[in-house]
Amino acid sequence: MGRADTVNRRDDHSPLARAELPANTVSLARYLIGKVVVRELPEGIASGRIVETEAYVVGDAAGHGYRGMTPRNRSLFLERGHAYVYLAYGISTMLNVSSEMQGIGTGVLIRALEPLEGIPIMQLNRGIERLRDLARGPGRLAQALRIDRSLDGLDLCRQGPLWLAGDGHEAGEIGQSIRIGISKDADRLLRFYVRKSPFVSGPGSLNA
DNA sequence: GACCCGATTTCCT
DNA sequence: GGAAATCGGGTCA
Repeated sequence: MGRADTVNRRDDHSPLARAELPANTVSLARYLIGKVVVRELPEGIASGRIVETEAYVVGDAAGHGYRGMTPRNRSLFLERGHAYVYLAYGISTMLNVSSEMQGIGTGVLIRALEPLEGIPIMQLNRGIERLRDLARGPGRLAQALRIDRSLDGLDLCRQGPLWLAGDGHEAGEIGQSIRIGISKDADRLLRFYVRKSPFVSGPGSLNA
């Protein structure tokens, strides 16, 4: 297989149109697999293909929007396609995409990326070289793309500091499993991942 | 205003 | 494989 540090020749960074995003959280989590997260930094563009997501749905006790809107989670209640960024464990920043319609506190957690462009930038941000570890895991992903709370609430369907794009690349076979690291509503199969991808965090064959 | 705990990562045994 | 690190938001007094 080819080295993954080859330059991505596609330069189409057109944002996904909001109208093409499924208006349903689980469908959106599935839909985002294979799409591209694009980050614009002073040093240039850094991007990666989404290989793992988790859905946090309506009535989901594990979801941050479960108990209603608060100052922290208000972005989850935006119309689908907006960023919800928060800090977990005081250490790890998480990137989510709001789903459903305005007023519904649901979203999709982006858990892992396959690095595409700006790999040297990501290596510097992470302080490591190894490609596979650059964005394997939600906290690592955010660190690699230098995502912080200042991006909370951003419209990801518009070009800016951070947005979602598609390059027409087909995602590989998609697996489904329970979500990682949660205790409430833990039995639901709301995690999606590319089966053969080495860039997926956690068990890549944890299906049911 | 104190206390609890989490959608994780990293290092140590 | 296991536990510590770390901090802001939510809950309750």
